[in-house]
Amino acid sequence: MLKILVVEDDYRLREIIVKNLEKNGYEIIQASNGEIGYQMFEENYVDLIITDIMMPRVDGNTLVKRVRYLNKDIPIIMLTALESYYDKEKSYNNGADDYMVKPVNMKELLLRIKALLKRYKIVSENIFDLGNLHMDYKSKTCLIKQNQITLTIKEFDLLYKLLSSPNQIFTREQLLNEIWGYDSESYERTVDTHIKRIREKISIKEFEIITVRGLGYKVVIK
Amino acid sequence: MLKILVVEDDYRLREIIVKNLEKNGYEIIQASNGEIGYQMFEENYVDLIITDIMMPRVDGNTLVKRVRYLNKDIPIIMLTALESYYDKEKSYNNGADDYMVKPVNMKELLLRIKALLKRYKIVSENIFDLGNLHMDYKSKTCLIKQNQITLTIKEFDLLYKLLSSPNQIFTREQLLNEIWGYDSESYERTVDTHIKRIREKISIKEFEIITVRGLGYKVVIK
DNA sequence: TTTTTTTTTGAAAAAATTATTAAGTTCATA
DNA sequence: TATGAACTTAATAATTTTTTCAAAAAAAAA
Repeated sequence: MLKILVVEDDYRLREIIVKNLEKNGYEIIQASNGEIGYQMFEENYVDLIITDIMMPRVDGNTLVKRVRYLNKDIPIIMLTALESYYDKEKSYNNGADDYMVKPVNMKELLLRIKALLKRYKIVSENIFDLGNLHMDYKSKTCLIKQNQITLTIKEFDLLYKLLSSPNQIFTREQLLNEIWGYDSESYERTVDTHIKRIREKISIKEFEIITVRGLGYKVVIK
Repeated sequence: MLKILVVEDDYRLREIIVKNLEKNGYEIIQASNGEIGYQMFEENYVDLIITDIMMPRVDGNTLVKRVRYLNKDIPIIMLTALESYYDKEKSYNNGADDYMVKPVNMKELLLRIKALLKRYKIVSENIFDLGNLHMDYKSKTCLIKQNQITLTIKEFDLLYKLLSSPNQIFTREQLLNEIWGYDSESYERTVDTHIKRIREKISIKEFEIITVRGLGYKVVIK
């Protein structure tokens, strides 16, 4: 479940936002000013932040600055009563991703959250869809045109990994580390064998596993 | 240099946008409706799209849909005269990343472009763009007019090296050192053979590999 | 123009890398 | 603990890339 931190001093507005987000399946933690907000941010894993700008003690811009200072690359949406160009500019420059003027339209907020999460590739479902191919990470299910393809766990993870960053070249070492584990001491050619099996089992028009000689493998979406 | 496609039927507005973006160091290609826009998108490597919604022939939403259908995950900003909730929702749902109401504030547009490019991590490092040629060092991909050109690693690295310092003359020895490695003991003529293969594979108007007799090779941008 | 030097080219050998096969090992589970 | 599926390893086959070489071509010098 995706966790959103809502930082807003106006209690009523915060309630509205929180309720709506919860209704839409997000887990919420909340704070009434930037100071508490930052504290909660530090103590919790958070997927996205929604914060007001003008707040007592620590304001929204400062909060954003602090978060970015930690090099945390998570989506941030700023809310404000002021529609001044100056504010907008300041927020974007600080590292905010989106900027919404109050009163907040909840439907729009939800859309923006979705868009941001998607952009940041924080997909809640761990589902990969591409044309006729459907992969569900949780249940390790792979369907092609609704037909179940039986992949072993290693095969599944390997393919899922490659697919989730198309075009990126993965070296055998990288794959061994990320799928077999960093402590794994497997033979590099093991990867080849698994690639071969995946290729045997899945041969569809949507993508292809390309061998990049001398480097590794990558998936290309066609 | 980052390339932006601007699709807008209002000639005057388009001019303003194009001029401003060019002044800010972007390379621009433009179209007056979604149909031409899509065509240009197909023929060029593009980093970001700015498109009007209401346009003759093919509108902005259709353009976005088509682009996303190709699974192209590039940032798209939509412009519109209407600030209707319906439009906004439709645009976001279609896969647009940002939405701006006319009249366009250029400063704001520039900020949004920056934010989106950053978000998409389209940072110009390790990417070489020159007209129809696009090279991505990380994925060792070489595209000409969106068509994949298959280069071997040595060919890729060699070309990338030459291109990244146009006009600079590289001696064979230098190239052997920098690409083959300082411990390499290869024959100097090996470089020639690779140059030959690159020339065979890539012959476009944008650049040329020039032989500098007695010295080595250099790339000249045309 | 002729000679010399250098580069280009094509082809083949050599080297490097990957794909495939098959056998062996591990591991969960009945 | 016997079984079968999953995984690993190792050897060999196949493929691709890289290198080398020498003849042809081109450019520069005499």
